[in-house]
Amino acid sequence: MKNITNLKQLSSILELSQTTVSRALNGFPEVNEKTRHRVQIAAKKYNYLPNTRAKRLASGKSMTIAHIISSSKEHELVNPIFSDFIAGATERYKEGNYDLMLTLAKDEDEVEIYKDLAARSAVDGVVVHAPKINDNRIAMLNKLGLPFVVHGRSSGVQENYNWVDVNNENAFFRATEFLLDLGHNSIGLINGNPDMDFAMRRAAGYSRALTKNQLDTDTTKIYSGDMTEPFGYTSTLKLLEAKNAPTAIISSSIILAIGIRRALEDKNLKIGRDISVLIFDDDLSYFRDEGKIPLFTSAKSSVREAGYKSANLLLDAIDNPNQEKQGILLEAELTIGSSTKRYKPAHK
Amino acid sequence: MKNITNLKQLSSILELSQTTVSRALNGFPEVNEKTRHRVQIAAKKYNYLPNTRAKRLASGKSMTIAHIISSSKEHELVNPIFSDFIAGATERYKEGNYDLMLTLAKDEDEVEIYKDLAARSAVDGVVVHAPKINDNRIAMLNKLGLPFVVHGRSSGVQENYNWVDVNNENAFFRATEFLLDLGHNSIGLINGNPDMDFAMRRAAGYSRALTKNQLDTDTTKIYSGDMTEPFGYTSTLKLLEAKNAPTAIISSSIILAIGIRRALEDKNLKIGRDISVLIFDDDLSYFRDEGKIPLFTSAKSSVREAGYKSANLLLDAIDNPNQEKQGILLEAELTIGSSTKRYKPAHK
DNA sequence: TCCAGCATTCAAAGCGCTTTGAATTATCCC
DNA sequence: GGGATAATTCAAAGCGCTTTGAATGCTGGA
Repeated sequence: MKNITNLKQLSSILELSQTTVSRALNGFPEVNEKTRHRVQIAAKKYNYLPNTRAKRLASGKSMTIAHIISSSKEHELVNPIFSDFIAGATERYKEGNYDLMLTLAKDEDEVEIYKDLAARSAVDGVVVHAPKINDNRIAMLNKLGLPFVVHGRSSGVQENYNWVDVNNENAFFRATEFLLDLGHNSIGLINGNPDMDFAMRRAAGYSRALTKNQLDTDTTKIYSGDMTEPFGYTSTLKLLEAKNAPTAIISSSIILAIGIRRALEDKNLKIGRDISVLIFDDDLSYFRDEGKIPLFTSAKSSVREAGYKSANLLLDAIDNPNQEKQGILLEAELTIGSSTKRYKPAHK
Repeated sequence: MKNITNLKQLSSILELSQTTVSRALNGFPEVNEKTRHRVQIAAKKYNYLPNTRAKRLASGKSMTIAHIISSSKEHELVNPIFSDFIAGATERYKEGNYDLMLTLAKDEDEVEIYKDLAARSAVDGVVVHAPKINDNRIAMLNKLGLPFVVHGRSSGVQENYNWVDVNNENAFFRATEFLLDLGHNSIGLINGNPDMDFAMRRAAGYSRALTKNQLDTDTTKIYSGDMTEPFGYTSTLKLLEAKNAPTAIISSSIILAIGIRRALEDKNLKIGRDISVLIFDDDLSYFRDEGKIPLFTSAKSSVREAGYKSANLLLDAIDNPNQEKQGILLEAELTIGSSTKRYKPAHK
């Protein structure tokens, strides 16, 4: 049985016009059900699927969403968070028959890439990852008229845009309060780069909790940088070596926390017993802890869910260009693990 | 200045035929250099780029490579290794103006997806990830006539195919010998799933080294499974709790090693001092250790380089369909860190 | 039996590019 | 100066689909 690779052949075998066959396959109502059935059978039999390229040209839609991941030039990182987000988004794309195009770029090339995608009309929309404070990509995309959704938000940007974000401020506020309630009043924070919007919000939540409890924010207890294992390690060492070392540390990512653990081990300190550690856990599959009592106390939020919802919002926006922009705010949940304990002053 | 969005407009402004403008832009030699220059200036001025969809239909090429990542249904993992590979491949795709399409699938759907891609002629080639022993995807792709390259190899498959792999057998042979030379003669192995080709080769290299040194392979010292942190943790605990516990452990991934570290910490053992650990480090950017003396002794190989070379091989194969299939074998290098030490028998 | 009116089907145009084959212009050499 | 050849440019076809606007077939009521 030879496969059939185009409409023309298929319709000639069926002795129908291309119009009818096309409509039968695409579910148009004006096709006789008997005919439609016959067409479907034949399509399956000859393994026919409409040519993607032709379909996209004829329909004027690319049926493709671009994800541009950029890494600043100094440290060309590929963020592992991204994997889970993509998994969620892909789920939604499948439902709508969209393809996902992935582009890695240097930070400074990103705007060029958007222009390029728009000019050559290569995709129907894009997902903006890792927004900074005052992120200029948003205005740029609005100007280009390319539909987009931001995973996160960008403080300072006045434009309207679609976004899906976790309530970082609140999550860190609650996390900090939780530690304060346990009696810790010297709490370190190891955070993402300060120009990242999420990091700013997290720091704000942390400060708000301190302020509410009549404590000053001590900037020597805050480290901000790339969320790598080594950064977690060195930051923790510095925190511990300072006079008035913190009795608890909040970490912006589980990867940082792995570095924290290594540093504590070096200092012969035990997580939980000697020092409390609370992490913002992006729920990375590879590190997910299946045990009954989770290792880490954490503020959890599913990056995967964020991925699905972002994709959903974007496809909606593409279908309804005049629809108002909207934002979706997800709350994180605080899960108590064994890495946080009530503070017991060392009895000297 | 309004942008121009198609050839027709551009050529009418230039008072040239579409043919000439198209050829000027695509570097055909039969265009007068003066004309070409004029065209290029105008294209830039009006911000014209040829419509991707039209170009792909007319040229009969999709200019897209698909990467299908599948996760078995029990544990829907998104392998972080993948990120680095993609970064390398993307570099090559950019050079050739290819786009990268990413698809996540359940294991059992993967073959369907290939058929679909081929039938609708959606991509020019695919990259096969994580090959198993006797992987049926290879025969399937050959039958479909869809160009592909395998990242890894598949033992047992008779067909010819393009592949890029690390010499896993040799890397683990050398790693094991290295530990044996240090006096360790009870060595644990925490490996990937046994149906994965790379895991099989690694185990083979490990066994070969033992055999060469007149040691039997003790299967109770080998753990195979998903390379997650928790798996590294639980496997290590089991290794340590067995009678005749190993004095050294080889880990198939740095993620497993993080779990190993946690387990050792639980048992109050110190890496290097009490037990040696050697890892196969896929050089994940996020965990890269920048210190002078690397934390871990490791067999390193750049996944990123493998990505670039795979892409290169695939694009070559697409351009030259009749070219013979080839394999590229990369060697890993053994880097000595502080996690391995000479074995000192406990002096009881 | 006839025709309005709905249900089906169809031929042809169009999406925006590349490419074929022909036409036009420029150049060269005797 | 003129025909041959090389250098440029062009009109039109084609990629494989969707969609428009027209045509045909079928139904039932008068």
